[in-house]
Amino acid sequence: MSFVYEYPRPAVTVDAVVYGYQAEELRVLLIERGGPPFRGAWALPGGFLGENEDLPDAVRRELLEETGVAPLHLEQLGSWGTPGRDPRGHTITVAYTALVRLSGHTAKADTDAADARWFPVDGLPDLAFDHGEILDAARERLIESVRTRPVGFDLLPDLFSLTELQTLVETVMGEPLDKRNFRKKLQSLDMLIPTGEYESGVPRRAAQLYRFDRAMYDKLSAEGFQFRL
Amino acid sequence: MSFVYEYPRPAVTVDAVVYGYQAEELRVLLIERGGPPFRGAWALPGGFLGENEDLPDAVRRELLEETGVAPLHLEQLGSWGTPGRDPRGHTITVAYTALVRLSGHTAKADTDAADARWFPVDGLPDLAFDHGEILDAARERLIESVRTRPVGFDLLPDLFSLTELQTLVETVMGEPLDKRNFRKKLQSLDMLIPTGEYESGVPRRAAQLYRFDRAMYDKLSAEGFQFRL
DNA sequence: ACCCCTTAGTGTACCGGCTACACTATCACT
DNA sequence: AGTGATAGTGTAGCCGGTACACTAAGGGGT
Repeated sequence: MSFVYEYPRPAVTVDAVVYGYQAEELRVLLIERGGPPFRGAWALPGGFLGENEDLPDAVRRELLEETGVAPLHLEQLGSWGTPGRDPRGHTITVAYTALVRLSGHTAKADTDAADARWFPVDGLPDLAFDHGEILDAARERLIESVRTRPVGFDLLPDLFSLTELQTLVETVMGEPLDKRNFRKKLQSLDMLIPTGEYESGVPRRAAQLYRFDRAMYDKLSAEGFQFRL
Repeated sequence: MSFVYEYPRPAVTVDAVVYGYQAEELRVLLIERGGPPFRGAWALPGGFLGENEDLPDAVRRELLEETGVAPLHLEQLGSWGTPGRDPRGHTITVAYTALVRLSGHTAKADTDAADARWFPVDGLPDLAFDHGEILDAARERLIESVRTRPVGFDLLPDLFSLTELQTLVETVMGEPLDKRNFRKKLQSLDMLIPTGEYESGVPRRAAQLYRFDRAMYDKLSAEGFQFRL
């Protein structure tokens, strides 16, 4: 079967930068390419957009096919289309970012991908296409997001300690924060629910576990409140 | 001539949201469509991406062809690709925004466009395709930009008074600012050069004219300084 | 049982930037 | 000379951000 058009058409692909957080490290989901071009190289999960397929649907489909991961929220990052970025011919890619809770999201390779793995952001291999550039943009966006929106909660388990949250934010921003000020700030935001539960089995004083009050955040947001760490 | 592909390919277009500022009003450049679909309706300038053409090049080309406008800087806004947004078939558009100084940029209709005009943002007609949605996104982006980057200077003439600048910022943000605080803030930023020249021919005390010190801004930016109004 | 190690959890004082606010100076025009 | 309109200027209070150090609690080892 073939498709005929009056004018030449560039191809359209989607790619996903999926972040996870584990063992105090920020990680990115990559696949090892199972076919040409760049066979054997690591790349962002992604693939060709289907006919009459919506962009976010295509991202979810490719992610599921290639890695088994199904993120809740997608955010569009941008589009890349410089001629030459894909040796197969002129290709425009629309990139998305997502955050997932790593517990329960063990990546497994599937169709089209020889392997899928979570790489620490500080130890990334060279990437196929211009995916390195896309990752740089995603990293910048993530840093901006972590200070202006409560994104940490999408990366952490449902229940978490304040120290875990602070360590995550520090990891993403790349700079240390003052413990008391961080806690004071979060308490003043009124978006964390203390559960009365505590860590267990830790060789030290156990930390109380909190839950993110998304309803409260949505309410405050609607009233014009601007989150900022 | 025709082009054959093994798989179906959505079409790719580019669109531009170009802002100008005149007579204390923020304006957007629109074209009247000269052909189907939506013939006679107003739309964002834009068109199909050429083979092996880079995205920004395509935007500039279409802008020039349709309106005669040639902006200095383009910023990518995002991509829209929901099936059904274009009655001709599945089409992905990559939208860009730009700011121009309106003095000397009289829009004139050209190829493909029956007419091209600057519309005040508060009196926009209904737009073709999903261009209304794209404009909403552009407006949000502009508001964010005006407080975090010195964008006002791209919309104003080379020489401007502090009152002109303040009025522009107020217009974009949609809220009034305190005169003394605004001036104090800008002076502390150290990015405005007083020229010693003054308005002429105004029926009131003449205001001093300033010039934006882009070199200083670039220098401060590089040192990690964050502009904020 | 006691000690030790590790991390949880807590308050205050200073500083700087943001806000609110009103009057005099200057110019064109009549 | 008078009028109308806008340029241009300083200060005091408030709030939020920052810097900073000790006690509390629990597990593990001796």
